[in-house]
Amino acid sequence: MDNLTVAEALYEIADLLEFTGEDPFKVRAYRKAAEAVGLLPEQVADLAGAGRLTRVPGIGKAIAAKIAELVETGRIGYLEELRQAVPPGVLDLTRVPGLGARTAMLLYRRLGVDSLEALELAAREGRLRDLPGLGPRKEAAILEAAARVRRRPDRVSIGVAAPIAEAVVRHLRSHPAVLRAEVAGSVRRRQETVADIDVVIATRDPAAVQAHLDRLPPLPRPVDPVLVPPEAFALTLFERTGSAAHLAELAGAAPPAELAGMAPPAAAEYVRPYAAGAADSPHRSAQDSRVTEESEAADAVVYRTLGLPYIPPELREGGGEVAAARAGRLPRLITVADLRGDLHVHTTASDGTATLAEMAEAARALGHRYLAICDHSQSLAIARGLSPERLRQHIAAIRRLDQGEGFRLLAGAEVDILRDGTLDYPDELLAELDVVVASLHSHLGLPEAEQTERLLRAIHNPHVDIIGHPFGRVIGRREPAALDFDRILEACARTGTALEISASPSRLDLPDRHARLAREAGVKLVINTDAHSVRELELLPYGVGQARRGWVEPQDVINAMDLPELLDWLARPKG
DNA sequence: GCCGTTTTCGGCCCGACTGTTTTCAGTCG
Repeated sequence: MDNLTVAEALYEIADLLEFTGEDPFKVRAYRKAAEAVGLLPEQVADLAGAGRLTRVPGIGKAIAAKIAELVETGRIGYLEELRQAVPPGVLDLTRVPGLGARTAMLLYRRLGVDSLEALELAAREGRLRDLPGLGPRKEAAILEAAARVRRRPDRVSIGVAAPIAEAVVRHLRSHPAVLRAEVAGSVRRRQETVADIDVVIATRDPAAVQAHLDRLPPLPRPVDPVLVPPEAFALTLFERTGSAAHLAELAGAAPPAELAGMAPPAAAEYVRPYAAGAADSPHRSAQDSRVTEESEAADAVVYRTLGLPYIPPELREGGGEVAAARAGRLPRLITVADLRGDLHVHTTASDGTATLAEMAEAARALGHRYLAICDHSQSLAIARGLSPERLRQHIAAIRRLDQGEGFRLLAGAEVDILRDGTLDYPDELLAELDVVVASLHSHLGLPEAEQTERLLRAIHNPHVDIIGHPFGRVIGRREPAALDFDRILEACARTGTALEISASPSRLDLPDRHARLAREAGVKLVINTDAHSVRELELLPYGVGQARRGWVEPQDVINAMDLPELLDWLARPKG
């Protein structure tokens, strides 16, 4: 029994306990235990066998007993009881914003509501308003939100889909009958959310590969595999990568006969054996990565056939990329290898899970040349935001630790933008910092005029270097703040303030469209992880994907600068 | 449910917002 299975069972108990109205701290205890199991370097089954489970912080007697039960019998009685008490449809109800676990259970117990459809019906018939704590307005809000959720296509973040896609492709490549396997579709284009996972497979033995596919464990996402003979691989990968708009743009630009009559090139051109791990080497220079990017793309030959330069998947959205390719004006897209550091991470000083020293060491091990520690400011109490005194101590600790050769620790803060647009620390304290990231965390529902003025005020603060996750959106959960983005860009360009592209897959904020507008307006960008743990430092590629979709080049991005250049930029006088 | 202890209970990150109240509960982040 692997740790992930155990962690999932504990997470499920926590989720279900929320519905049965248990003490929130008990729920949290299960979540923490699940998290601890997930991060455990050794096998939890071994610990259970040795009776050493309770030595793991977060696991006490009760949870240890449940883990032992799971390891021995493959089930947890307590979990199965909980499942009986809370039908799956009731869990679904909380996808409706504004409707939490308590209300979901109330609806189930009093009205028998056990699905989104039943919820909508009950709301439409006016049966919600008479329940305690609800009323006509809440009923109307739920009806509207439920309809919206039901209409919303079932999509997941690229952060969920991409690792699954890569695992599926790895699984496929382990089979001798698979000559090539590549991810296609929206995952390959690095769209921020995806509905399903397209995979293209070259094989001479489709039956054997299909049998291999059938042995995949159940996946949280539908996988859509296409099996083709090797000579059709390139064209199929190209077509399945899309997007539809890109293919249409190409069809409009290329003589149709040329596309239709494209001869299947010799199989030898596409079927290249995989050099194990060659594509994943972390020690590749930026120059190399741009060269290999094209040579590794099986569908590059399609563009060659059309007489076009290679168009990277992230650009294939029908946003003028074909015209740009014909004019020789495709951007030299930024790559992960271009990035020199991360300018927005948290530590245990506020709401991170790793210490300052651990984050610094992990960043250095990743090959970063610099790392800016930006913990939360005082107003964000939930995240243990730092008071001015604590921030001064934190700065001192950062300075003490900043000793290493070839690696710089920068003292920063993620400072809350208050409701009126002023910042959460006084200017003289901000002046002591190397990097100031200013972010919206509250009052995200202000009207556009007010929200825009608020952000403009922060941008004009002479100490602010970066606006963190500018729209404050959380994909699929929280709508972006209403902003007049043209005015934001104008102010950023004038003051030399950078906009962040948060690499956190739940944010990816700026969105691709806005990143492109920013770059066209000459506004600097920065790709940060906003990491709250060592593991999250590795999320940069998601931000890079988003930046590439925004046509972003290395010179647009301040953390693609070497340290001396970055320090110069940070020291710039703000206009 | 876990943890730590000035041990066997009491705290565990907390404030804003909303719609429902008539002093608060639920939700969210």
